Amino acid sequence: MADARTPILIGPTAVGKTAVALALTAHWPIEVISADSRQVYRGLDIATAKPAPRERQRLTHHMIDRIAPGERFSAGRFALEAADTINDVRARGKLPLVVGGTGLYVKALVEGLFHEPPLDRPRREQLALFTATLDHPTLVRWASRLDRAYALAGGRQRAARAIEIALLTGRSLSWWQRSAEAQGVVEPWTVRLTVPRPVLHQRIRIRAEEMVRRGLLQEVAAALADGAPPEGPGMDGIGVREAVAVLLGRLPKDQMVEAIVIATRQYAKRQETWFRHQIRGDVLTLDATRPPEELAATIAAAWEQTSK
RNA sequence: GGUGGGGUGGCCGAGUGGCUAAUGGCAGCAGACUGUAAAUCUGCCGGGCUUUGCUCUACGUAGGUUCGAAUCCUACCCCCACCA
Repeated sequence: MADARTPILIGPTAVGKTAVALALTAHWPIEVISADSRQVYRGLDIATAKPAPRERQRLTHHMIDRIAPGERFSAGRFALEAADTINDVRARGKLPLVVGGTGLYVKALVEGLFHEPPLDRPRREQLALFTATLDHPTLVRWASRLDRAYALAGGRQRAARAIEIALLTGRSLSWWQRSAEAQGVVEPWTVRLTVPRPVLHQRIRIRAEEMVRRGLLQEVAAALADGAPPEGPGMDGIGVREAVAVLLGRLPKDQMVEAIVIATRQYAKRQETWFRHQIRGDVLTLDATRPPEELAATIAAAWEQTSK
């Protein structure tokens, strides 16, 4: 228990991370720190495939249901709050297990982002409104002009971010990245779950169909009736936006499942790419076709083996 | 049975004699990404190879015209619409 390492469980949607986490309770006194950019939002439980109440009763999950739909969240905020939570859990003598599909959140926690200076809220929003009107090449041109060392990577969102940082702080994004480097807050011990692509696709289909059966449309309709902005942060998750489109009459209802399946597949693929390339250090990769109990046993054994 | 329209790469869909392995889109695959990340972008995408090039097979099927055809002609098969 004196182990300073924090186990981290990553993998694409629908590989079965939750099941493995639950199975790990047989080996470790864990509490889960969810690194999931959609599950931090309250409501939309079905759409974001949150662990069921029963499962949450068996295994405490943190960083879920933290903010209201429409509110803005960020990787930086996640890292800060997750770090606090991890310390808390440890202080109570439990082992924090980071479980997540949001690669950037895990990275923020493990490697740290740069220390962002305070940004003037209104000016930032104004600027965001402006950059939203620019096309991708224009954004990149601006970003490169404002940041000589701007790496031609990422998309328009990253370019907009570079512009925002430069204009609001007077320093370029790459300057901040160089000069305000942050340290990670945990010592990671990473397990990556993966599954052959055809199996993943099958699991995704099953999950999407079940989601609809369990009342996705009603759930999203209720959220909208509750005042959640149909386009705002938290409402742009896969499943939610398709349901919104159906409710608004923009998507035939009988095409919803297929649309969700495809979007989920594409997302899962991006996650796999991220996990394959963006995780530094050792990663224990396991084929999650095996049953969760077996995987949990393997993970616990590997942890023991590497513990000293 | 008649008349008209149509059959193009995994799917949708342009193309109507050479510049076409065939515009686009979708799906798929690979990749990038330090504060919106379930986001935002990039590349590849008929097969094979010694892969900035070469080669084989391709536009319903079989023939034909032509130096040259997905594109023109003939026959046949199938689909759709309307008429009987």
